[in-house]
Amino acid sequence: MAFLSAYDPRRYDPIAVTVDVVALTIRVVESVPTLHVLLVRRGRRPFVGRWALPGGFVRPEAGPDGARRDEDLPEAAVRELAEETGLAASTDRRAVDRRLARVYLEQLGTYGTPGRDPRMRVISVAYLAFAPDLPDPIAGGDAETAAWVPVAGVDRDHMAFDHARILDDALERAASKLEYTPLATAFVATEFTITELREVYEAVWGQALHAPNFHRKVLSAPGFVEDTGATTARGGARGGRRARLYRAGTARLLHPALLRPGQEEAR
Amino acid sequence: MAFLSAYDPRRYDPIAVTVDVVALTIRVVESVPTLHVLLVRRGRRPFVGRWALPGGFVRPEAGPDGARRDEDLPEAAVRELAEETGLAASTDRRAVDRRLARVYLEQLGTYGTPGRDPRMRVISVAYLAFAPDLPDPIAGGDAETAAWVPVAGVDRDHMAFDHARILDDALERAASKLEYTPLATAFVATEFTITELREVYEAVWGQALHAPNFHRKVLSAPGFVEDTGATTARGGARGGRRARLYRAGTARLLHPALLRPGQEEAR
DNA sequence: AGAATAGTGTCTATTAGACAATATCCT
DNA sequence: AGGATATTGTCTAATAGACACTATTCT
Repeated sequence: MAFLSAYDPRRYDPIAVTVDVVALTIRVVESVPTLHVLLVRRGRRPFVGRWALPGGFVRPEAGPDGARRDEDLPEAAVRELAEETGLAASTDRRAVDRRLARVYLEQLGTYGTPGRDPRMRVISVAYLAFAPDLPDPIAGGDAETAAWVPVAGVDRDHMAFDHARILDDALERAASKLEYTPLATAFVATEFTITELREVYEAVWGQALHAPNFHRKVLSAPGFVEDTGATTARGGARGGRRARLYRAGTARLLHPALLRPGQEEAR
Repeated sequence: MAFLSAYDPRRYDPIAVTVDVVALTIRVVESVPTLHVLLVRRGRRPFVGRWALPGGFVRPEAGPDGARRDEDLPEAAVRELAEETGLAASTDRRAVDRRLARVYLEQLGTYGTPGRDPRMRVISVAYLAFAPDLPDPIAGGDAETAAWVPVAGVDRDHMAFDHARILDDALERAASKLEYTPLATAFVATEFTITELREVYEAVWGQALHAPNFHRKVLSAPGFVEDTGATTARGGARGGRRARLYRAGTARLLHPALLRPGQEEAR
């Protein structure tokens, strides 16, 4: 940090720091499990009426003792997610924590190209979140609407700021994460079937997978899933065997990995 | 960005934004190719005398017309690298570009935990750089020293700020990048031998590799390397065949990947 | 019964890793 | 000549992908 002392940011126009969240979940649409992203429709300028990622400024906060207590970045991301989903009133920390406890959060990247916000210099730290099926969001107090939107139906050409690019980066990261980590389990309930897990992969990768081979690969990766001993209460609605129930294992990485098919000729 | 309009950062203490760079290169120490990182010894408080990553504030800059012209983040990273390495005077853009043209740069992550800088709230965007053998750095104008330091010899317990953690994250990212991308070529000259490439892998992964199999794997990954048709002028100093020379191919990803050995029992 | 879903067997092509052997080039 | 380095051959185990088949449960 060569100039940490020589440079005083207070003498310049400040750089604003925001946190944006790409929250992904799987919802069933017409019997098809489909990848959705949480978006808000902006109620203010700029980009009024456009879809945007939920997010907002990182700000100093007053702690219980009234002293300044800055937010950590992941903390700010969870707060934005909680506020926009309406999962809890922002004052009710306990409820927020309970409902969002199972949400997986990781940093995606930071976007700071000058001009990405027409008003001022803004640096956005983007986070990627994987969530099990959450309720429909309740519109925040800022007169926007919020909704889970199927990613295939997102009109990227009309998104606010550079959020279309952030979304694309997030989708690629998510697809890649499923290859090397057991994070697909973050999209399903605590107990799940191998078929449900496969539907997560199919929704995120956007392609059908060979069910028998998928089954075997999941079971052969140590620590991916643990057998609960139980099965589903019923078979499929139109018949079919009951499925065994699993819970997430303890592995952080998959060995061997579950690679996307048809990635041969990578440019 | 829910509160983009409701919140005016000018009313609060500003958040400072810095860029830090983890620049890695391979240098031969006692005949052993060894991974080095560029570090600066701090000449100012806080952390006087401690090793730190090169970096500095992202700042508004006056363009040729005198108007404000903000730096993009990667641009700031290259500037810091150029200033600290003494590869070019900071004002001479052309010279910077020429010497650093072959440096690969990617964003590593953003570190913003409150308290990581004792003076004020600082958000640091860290970049990872892979460089071919660069000259010894020339101490910057800020009375620090700068040097390429073997990563194995870095005293992590006495680094400034949270730079030890950033360095660890960078090393893990670098090791992982070599598995899935052809970026090892960023560490060597434009023409190189398979052995030199293997030495990059061995230095970054910290373990010896099986030379014959490595050779075949590199050649079997489409687009990793291109044969130049030429060979080295001489064999090894103590005898040995001349090696064929290759240049970097056009692939962005390696298929199949070159995986680190002995990663089986990942926690 | 018949359809639907879950799960297992098996075969082939590809890849990973080990070891052996060959090809060149230095002193 | 003899050691050193680069490159190719060959064999075995593991993995990926395809297809066939069995097991179970629904209407």
